[in-house]
Amino acid sequence: MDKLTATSVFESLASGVRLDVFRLLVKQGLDGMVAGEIASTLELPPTNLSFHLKALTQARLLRVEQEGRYQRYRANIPLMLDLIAYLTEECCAGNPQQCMDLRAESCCSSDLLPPISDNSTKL
Amino acid sequence: MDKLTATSVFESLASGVRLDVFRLLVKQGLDGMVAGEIASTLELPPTNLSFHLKALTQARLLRVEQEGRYQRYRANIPLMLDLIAYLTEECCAGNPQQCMDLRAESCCSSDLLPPISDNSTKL
DNA sequence: ACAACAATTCAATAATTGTTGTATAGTTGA
DNA sequence: TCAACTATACAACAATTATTGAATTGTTGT
Repeated sequence: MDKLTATSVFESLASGVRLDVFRLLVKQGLDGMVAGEIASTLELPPTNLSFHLKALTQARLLRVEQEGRYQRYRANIPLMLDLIAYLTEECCAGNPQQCMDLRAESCCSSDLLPPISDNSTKL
Repeated sequence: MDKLTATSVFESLASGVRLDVFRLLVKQGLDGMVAGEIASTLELPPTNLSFHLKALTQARLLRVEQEGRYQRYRANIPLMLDLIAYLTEECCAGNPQQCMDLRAESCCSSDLLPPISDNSTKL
């Protein structure tokens, strides 16, 4: 994960519309959705959705596949996982106890992140 | 985690300068850094850094504390963890096998995320 | 080939964001 | 109190981003 990739992804998610689109597609998983379904679900003008789909796709957060006259979009979940890893790299000054204390303050991450191994500097 | 909070955080991290600042402070953990240290480490004009520190602080990604004539900044790691949870909510259409397959594609997340429990819909 | 449909591109406009230098507010130590 | 220092606020300008309607490209089914 290089910096340019990371900022592109964050830029993509910095818009309420694009965040809605991405989260909707994360929920759909491998099924994905075609553009028209997304537009009607989120009640967006097709033109505007297209603008945001393009931004998300250029940032590689979405993958697109043609299906006849439809375009099916899917969330690029592995990229999202890489981004999370990039964000937490070398955290907490190499002090695992800090990581544990900080995780305890988070309202909902306890079931999402793994136990901290003693030799790890990661969250 | 509401949508406005999430987009503010992503907006904050959408700039290369702010991403550098935040990752630097994640590394420092609870120690944090004062503004001048950050500016000299990243070789930024103080004025410009101040602009970005303000944006990060308003998004609550940074906490600031006065120390005499210095301002000490620290990363708000619990907020970051909440954001990660928000992003992966209800993912993969409730199908844990999809989650596992997708995790296998990520280059570096295997040591960062927990085993998937059978009844979980989360990554 | 043709009419209907799905989606995107284009052009115009509105609104927001980033960077820099200068000026200002607050703190420290002699 | 005064000079030095830390950091931010302000103003001006450059650059980018978001939204909309109209036009365009490509696909389907008859």
